Amino acid sequence: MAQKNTLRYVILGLLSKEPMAGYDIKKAFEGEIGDFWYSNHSQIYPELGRMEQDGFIIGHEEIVGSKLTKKKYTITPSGKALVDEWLAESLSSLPPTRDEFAMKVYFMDSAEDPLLVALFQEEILRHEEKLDYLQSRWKVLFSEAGSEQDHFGHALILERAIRREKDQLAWLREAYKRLPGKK
Amino acid sequence: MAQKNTLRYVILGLLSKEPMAGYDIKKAFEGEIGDFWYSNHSQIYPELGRMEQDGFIIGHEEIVGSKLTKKKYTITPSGKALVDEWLAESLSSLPPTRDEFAMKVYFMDSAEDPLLVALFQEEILRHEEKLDYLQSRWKVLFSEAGSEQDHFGHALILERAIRREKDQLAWLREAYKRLPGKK
DNA sequence: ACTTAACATGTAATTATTTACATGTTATAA
DNA sequence: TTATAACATGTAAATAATTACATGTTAAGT
Repeated sequence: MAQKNTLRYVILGLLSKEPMAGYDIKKAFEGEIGDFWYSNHSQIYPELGRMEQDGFIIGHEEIVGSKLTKKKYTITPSGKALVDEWLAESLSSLPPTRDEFAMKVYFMDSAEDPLLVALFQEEILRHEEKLDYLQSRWKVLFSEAGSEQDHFGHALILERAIRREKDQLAWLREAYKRLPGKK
Repeated sequence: MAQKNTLRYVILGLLSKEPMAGYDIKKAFEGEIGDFWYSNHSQIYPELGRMEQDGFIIGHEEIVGSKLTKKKYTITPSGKALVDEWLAESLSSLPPTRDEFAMKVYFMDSAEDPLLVALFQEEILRHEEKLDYLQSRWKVLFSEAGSEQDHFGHALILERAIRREKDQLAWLREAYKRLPGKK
């Protein structure tokens, strides 16, 4: 069975909103949608090349400044059709969870293990930082009233990510208090 | 920089509890700890081979029945040292999130898109099924009183997984009700 | 007796992802 | 003016993960 290649659909989804260059897509993965999808530029550029070969997008070089070229890609009708197909078809099966924190807890079966306390502290810090970041993103994007309606989908998934971090933190703090090894 | 290879530590963690064969590890990934880590047998067997080469484990063939051989691996002191090192060192940086559901929502920016309702219904069903499964696991493992103390770490992470699904479902249902496209 | 599922172990091929290599431009701040 | 960060695009090499190929045993049900 052929592979999923969700990256292809994600890039096409972005290009269905507006033409973008590889670098713009990279930037989107580092900011805007970085909490939901990510790829390195070394995966993006070749994928753009393949999609142009396949006729889903067309690239046109633009000159920025005096020499620097920026290759913007525009989605074609067949590309648009492909995104729509993807959006309509059911979700692919969940990728297996790989949770290093959970595995460490699992192996520290002794409950009195002092490492367990440190592990929880680290995980809590991690989620606190992520939550802070996501909440600052919300402020930047949707602080003005009404801006949520303009970007309904974006607001929805950011809300979900924030909620996820909050819930996760709540559990971590609660479980942390119950640790017997806690000083 | 060298790669992470967390699979190695996970396998060593399992072998630090008791000797196991590749097949037993595969079964653990399909049941017991499948909600926290997974690898295909085609990744497990070669990794076991490499770890034996590196002196972290030692394999010994056992004969099951009359002909069938089962190669059980025992952890060596250097293997034990490696797991302990991993348990003590801080968590590796979070792998990037790749959330197909979120991306689809993001691209369905229109809020009235009828596909959005179907998407949420599918995602809700998915999480309901997972929650059911996890709760049945809890019953099987920890229904008898006191059994939680024997497997502290296991109980803790299973609790976390259940909590995660519950919270996620709560948000999904809440957001679903707010969808304008909902009939 | 026969079929099927589960036990058991491997390798090969492909795809996905990360890290490193490689090169050049442009804006900004010291 | 000069260093530095950000812009911009690629390729190569390595690792990680999935899917497919390949083979044989044993228990349990029909």
